[in-house]
Amino acid sequence: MHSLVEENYLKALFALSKDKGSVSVNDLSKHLNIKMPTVTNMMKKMAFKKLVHYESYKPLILTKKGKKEAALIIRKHRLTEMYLVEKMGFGWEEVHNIAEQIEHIKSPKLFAKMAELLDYPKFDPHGTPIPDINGEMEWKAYSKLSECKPGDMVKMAAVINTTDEFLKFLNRREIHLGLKIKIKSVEPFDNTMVVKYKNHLEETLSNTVCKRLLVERF
Amino acid sequence: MHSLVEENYLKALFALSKDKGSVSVNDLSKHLNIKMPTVTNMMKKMAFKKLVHYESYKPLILTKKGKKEAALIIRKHRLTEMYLVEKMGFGWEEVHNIAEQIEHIKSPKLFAKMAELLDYPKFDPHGTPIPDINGEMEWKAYSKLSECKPGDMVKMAAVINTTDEFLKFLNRREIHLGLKIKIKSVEPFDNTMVVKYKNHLEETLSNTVCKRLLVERF
DNA sequence: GTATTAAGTTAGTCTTAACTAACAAATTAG
DNA sequence: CTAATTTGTTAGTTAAGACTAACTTAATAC
Ligand SMILES: [Mn+2]
Ligand SMILES: [Mn+2]
Ligand SMILES: [Mn+2]
Ligand SMILES: [Mn+2]
Repeated sequence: MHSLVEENYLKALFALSKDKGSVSVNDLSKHLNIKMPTVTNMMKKMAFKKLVHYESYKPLILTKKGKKEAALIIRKHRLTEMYLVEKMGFGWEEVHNIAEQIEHIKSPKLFAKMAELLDYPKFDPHGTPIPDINGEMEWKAYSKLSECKPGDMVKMAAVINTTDEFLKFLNRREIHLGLKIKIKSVEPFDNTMVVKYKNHLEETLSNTVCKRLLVERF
Repeated sequence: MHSLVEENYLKALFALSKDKGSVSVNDLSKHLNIKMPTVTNMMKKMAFKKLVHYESYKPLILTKKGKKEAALIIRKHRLTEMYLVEKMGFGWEEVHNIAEQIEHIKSPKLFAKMAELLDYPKFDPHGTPIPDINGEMEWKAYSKLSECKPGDMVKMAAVINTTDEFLKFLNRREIHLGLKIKIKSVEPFDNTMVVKYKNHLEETLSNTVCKRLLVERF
């Protein structure tokens, strides 16, 4: 079994290698707020454990094993977030820090029970997919709200870059997953959008916000 | 804030000093499965933090602060056990190890929510009292089943020395908290009891078992 | 294509929390 | 009351995971 520290390195490697498939020591160091020499050392240790492919001066690549174990920790994180929101009544802005701790609990039974009580959820409270018990996960083909055109009718599907502040911002505007939104207009200068939803007849959203909202067209 | 390790020393000190009010380094060492020199060192560190009164060669005594912090960890442990049983459907024999981990989660909100959802429970699934938010707790004046006499009618109130094996033993005999038990006879030689409850018309319980069951007379 | 800058590694140090070996104090036995 | 045993302490070591300082390799700039 891995230490809590190793689990956090795994998660960071997994998150950062989303696009390129590999991560630099520097990026990992910045993401974890841990100095580069410490990261190098840990990578050697994790290479020995077959969690990561490591060669001096080369980018870091998770092994198949490393990828699966990372996904299983993320599964525990997201199941926990969903459980806290659905079964305990927490807001979607309150659950990340608690899940960050509970994801390290060693108890297959606990997470199996959460999954069962939630009826095997596919998404967490932020619309992010929950990896299955084998560590498999797939994103649906969502669009960013920022890429939509005036007249489009869309449904809120997921939030990316989910900080407390951003989620509270969305709360204040009553924007939540599943919400149907109509795009009224787009300011060509700065791509600010004017949208309409529920009883909000004219809400203005900056491009910064719109780039963080994933939607389904329909 | 204290480390997970310090929290476990606090709990052990609290548990072991139940009767005498103090603990020997030796007892603590055995209880935690940690060698005596390590314990001595940690006691000096915790004395510096005002969690324990430490003087060379003298018994260890928790400070008021130490006692309160220990009780608050135990509160988290027992709230968790109760939550797992009442809200998630775990058996009373399954929850201790999970609670042993969750008790270290740093999130006042999580435990406040558990308490709220459980309607501020006073006892855990084993009948043990849950300390309140100020670390205050009191045991009711229960008797051991082993101290009861033939003819007595009692109600199961709590289990002491709650190992998985013992709790599974009770499960097999359908013995649970709140159960009404009538003492039919006591074998004078070894204090074995013959008892009757629900549809169990004649169940024989060894003295070892009876000493671990706390009951209320009525 | 060399010089500068950025990224990565090596070597050595620190802290926490464990250990063993050796010694000292306290307790218990005779 | 002394001797043996148990309990507790001191000193020194170890492993994990962090750090800084110094050096090396790779990338970028001119
Ligand atoms: Mn999260
Ligand atoms: Mn999430
Ligand atoms: Mn317990
Ligand atoms: Mn309990």
